[in-house]
Amino acid sequence: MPSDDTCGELLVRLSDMQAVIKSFRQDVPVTGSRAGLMCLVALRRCGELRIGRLAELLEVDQSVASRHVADLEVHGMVVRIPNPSDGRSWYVRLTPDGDRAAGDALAHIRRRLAETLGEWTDEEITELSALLARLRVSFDAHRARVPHPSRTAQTVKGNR
Amino acid sequence: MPSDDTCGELLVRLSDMQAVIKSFRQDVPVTGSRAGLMCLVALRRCGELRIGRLAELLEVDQSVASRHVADLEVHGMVVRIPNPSDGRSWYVRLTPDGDRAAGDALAHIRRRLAETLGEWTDEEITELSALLARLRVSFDAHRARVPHPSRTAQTVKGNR
DNA sequence: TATTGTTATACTCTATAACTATA
DNA sequence: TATAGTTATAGAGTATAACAATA
Repeated sequence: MPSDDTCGELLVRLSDMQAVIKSFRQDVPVTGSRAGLMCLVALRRCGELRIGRLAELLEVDQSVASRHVADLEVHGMVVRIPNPSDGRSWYVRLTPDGDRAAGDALAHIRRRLAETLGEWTDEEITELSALLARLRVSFDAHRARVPHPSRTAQTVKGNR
Repeated sequence: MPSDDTCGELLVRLSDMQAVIKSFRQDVPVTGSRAGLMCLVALRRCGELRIGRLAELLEVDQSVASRHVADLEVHGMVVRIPNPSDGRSWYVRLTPDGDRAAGDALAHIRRRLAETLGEWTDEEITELSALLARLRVSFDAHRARVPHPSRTAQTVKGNR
């Protein structure tokens, strides 16, 4: 297990990233809602997704994802495809309009990121990406072992 | 300037971090408001701060920071110290209670982070921290050159 | 009974704009 | 005139709980 000091230092850096990411997000010109745009970006990255899975990826409640998807559907950004093997669930898929909106937003951030990283080499950026990817893997693995309280409230019912 | 592909990959990883950080944040047990706690954490890290500087660090509007500080003051977590060299501004400082609340929250996240990073060496974590610190520096430097639109609307007045 | 998704409601966080007071 | 901060208001985003439909 790594030392407290080492983890404390990373914690400081992650809290910095919170502000950095927030700034990048708010820099994106948006037509609909920002939260909806985040859904589109997730769909572009992962392909068609169920509502529940989309909510997991975005770390929001299912009801929130449901609302955003409903809104995006009204605006022609996504379509719902019935799941042939489970009548309760749907697959959400980008329309060409939705794909374009997500692509534009990503291109915009990527451009600003490239400007920000003007002094970096590709190798350095790739190394940072690799470490962040590994952090994500460790995070998922740890949560699979010790699930987040808010997500397990239902499962714990059997305890009484 | 780094390549589009390299930056695109980092963008994906940063969007993952958004979810990871959100999960860590929401895992913290909170007595007051979460946003208030973020103010306390910033104050613990930076020492006493003016409202405006606090707002910058948190990437929120000054009015937002003002509200949170007012709330924290009511709950005895911070005190305002008049700025002897400028009657318009105040310094915000943690009380012992506020310091304890911030310390507890940080310790809680640090503990979970240490669990998450159980397989990492201290060297690997330190390397990630260093790259993130450098990203933060590049971000600040770039913004100093090309300020964020929402923060410059006032300054641009002279253009007409 | 458990799970997937929806809806209604209320709460948190936020930005905007108008304001006060100091510089 | 410009800046630091406050307040009122409205909007975005969210979780919670109750619900319907399917497994």
